[in-house]
Amino acid sequence: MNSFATTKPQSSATAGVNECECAKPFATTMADLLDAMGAEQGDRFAALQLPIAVRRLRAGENLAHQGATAEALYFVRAGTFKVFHTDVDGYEQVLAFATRGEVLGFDALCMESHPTAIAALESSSVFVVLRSDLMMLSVKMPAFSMALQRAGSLSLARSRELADLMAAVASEVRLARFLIHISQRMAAARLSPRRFHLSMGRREIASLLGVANETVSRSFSALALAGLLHVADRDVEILDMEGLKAYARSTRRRADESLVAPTGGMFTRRSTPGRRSTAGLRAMVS
Amino acid sequence: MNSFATTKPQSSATAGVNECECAKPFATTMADLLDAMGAEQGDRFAALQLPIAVRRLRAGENLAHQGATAEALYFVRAGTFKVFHTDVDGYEQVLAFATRGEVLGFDALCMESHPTAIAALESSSVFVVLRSDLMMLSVKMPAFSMALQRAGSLSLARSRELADLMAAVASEVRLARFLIHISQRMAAARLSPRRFHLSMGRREIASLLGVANETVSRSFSALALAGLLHVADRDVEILDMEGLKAYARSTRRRADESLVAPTGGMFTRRSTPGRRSTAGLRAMVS
DNA sequence: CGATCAGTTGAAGGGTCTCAACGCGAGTGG
DNA sequence: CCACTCGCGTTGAGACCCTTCAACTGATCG
Repeated sequence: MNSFATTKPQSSATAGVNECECAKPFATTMADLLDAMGAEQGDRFAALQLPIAVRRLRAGENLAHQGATAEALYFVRAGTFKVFHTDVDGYEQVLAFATRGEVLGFDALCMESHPTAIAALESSSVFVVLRSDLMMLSVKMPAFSMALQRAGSLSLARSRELADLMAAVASEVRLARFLIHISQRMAAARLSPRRFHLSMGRREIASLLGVANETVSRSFSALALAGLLHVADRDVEILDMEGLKAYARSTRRRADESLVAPTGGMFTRRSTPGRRSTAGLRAMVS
Repeated sequence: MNSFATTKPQSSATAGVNECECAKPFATTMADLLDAMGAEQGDRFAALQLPIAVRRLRAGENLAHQGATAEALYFVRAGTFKVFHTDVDGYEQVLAFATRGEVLGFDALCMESHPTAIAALESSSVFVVLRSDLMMLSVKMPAFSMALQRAGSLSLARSRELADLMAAVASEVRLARFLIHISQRMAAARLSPRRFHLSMGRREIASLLGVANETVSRSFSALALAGLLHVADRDVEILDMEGLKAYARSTRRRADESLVAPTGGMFTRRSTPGRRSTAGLRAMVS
């Protein structure tokens, strides 16, 4: 009930089309494309006789298992998913959280089996495109092919943003960056970027950020103590967005190398070492 | 001269075709596809009149600048590239190293400008495909479309392997995993997986692994002291591959959650906390 | 109502960051 | 030709942040 993703206003297909008016004038996500095309009836797109089904999942349900043969590609229609990788030791490494418009299982296209597992974090639904239909769809529908390319590209760009998350040294900075990412996704989905409900647990956030789950708790408390956030379990309210962004900008000690020579040369160095404010948040609150 | 990547035996196109016999029976990389098709003459594929050019870069030269308008897609033909992101503070975060067969600039497909910069680490060459030609190529050549999808998929899979690298707590484990990745790439390229030359510096490795460059040096020394490696600047020889792999398997403290219920249920937990050997390499050498 | 689990907080220990110094090789200009 | 500079790589020492173990609270559920 309090989760944003389950209350997303995209119930009927006709309403979905009208919502796309001012979002991205040049780009359409695959979910929008399929939602607009299919007045889906009985989990089947009969309108254009496309071999695209809709599958609904409950919270905790797995969409794909790690190592399972990859038979289909999925596009998130509603809800939130986590992409993760389970080690031989049993440690679960979360690689990404996916929301509407993103493709799932794209990393399995270049191999036979899923390198990563996918699970729903809440009640969700996806479009299912069989791999065996992929070539036919690409040939018959250039728009599908382009949308698929863009979805894959977005997935890669998101994955690289993740590296930026984990690149920060301080755990509080990682969490701040993570929350800003969430906030920006919320804004893109026409939802409040200041107040939202996290559909994932502390442990999953910790895994994504590459820290211990206790550290995530402490970082939440620290950000709240600094007056940047208001945290109540999984409900987060950003009180000082500018302050949060400023804090998220803290980086590792600057590498001595920064600029590349304008033409053809080797790297040039600059000598200012720079130091990061190791005091961090504790300076803001005292 | 001592660099492997510049001595890769893929000089003529006809030889390149024969080399693909036993590698991947079902999949062809874009670089192989283009190399096999084009008896490239004058940096242009005149054979099939494809609008695909070849561009050569020297070490340190930039293929794309961060924030520049994305006009083309690139496929690595030879050499090594680094994909990186420069922070506002000037800190340079390395996101990936790319070798033959990988696509560059794929993450820019879903937007207008390059989110990441790309630079050559050594003398390299790429195939250049203009974005304006992408639709035409996809329609006229289904093989191109499929190869592009696979290249993007591979890029995403690699990016997620990176998250596995940075997920390890101990810096020595991160380096061990990194070296194993390099080794596996070498094997895929038909080169010695035990002895190779790193085309990137310590600082770039450190940035990729998310640690300080001094720590990378120390980790190299530690792995060498343990008898797993022999290191001479950028030349690495793996002495004990099994030992290295075993060591790379060390993970963060196991999350209590490990297995998902086979059907539809929530997560099940197991109570064995498990502890990682905090002694690490120091136990192996003493 | 006992059990289990998510989340929080505390305390101790260790690993990594940072600053610093050194050797070394390459490129440059005297 | 060689001193000089610059950057890379290595190693040492101290401070600090995070990990780990532990205990507690509150919520959910059978």
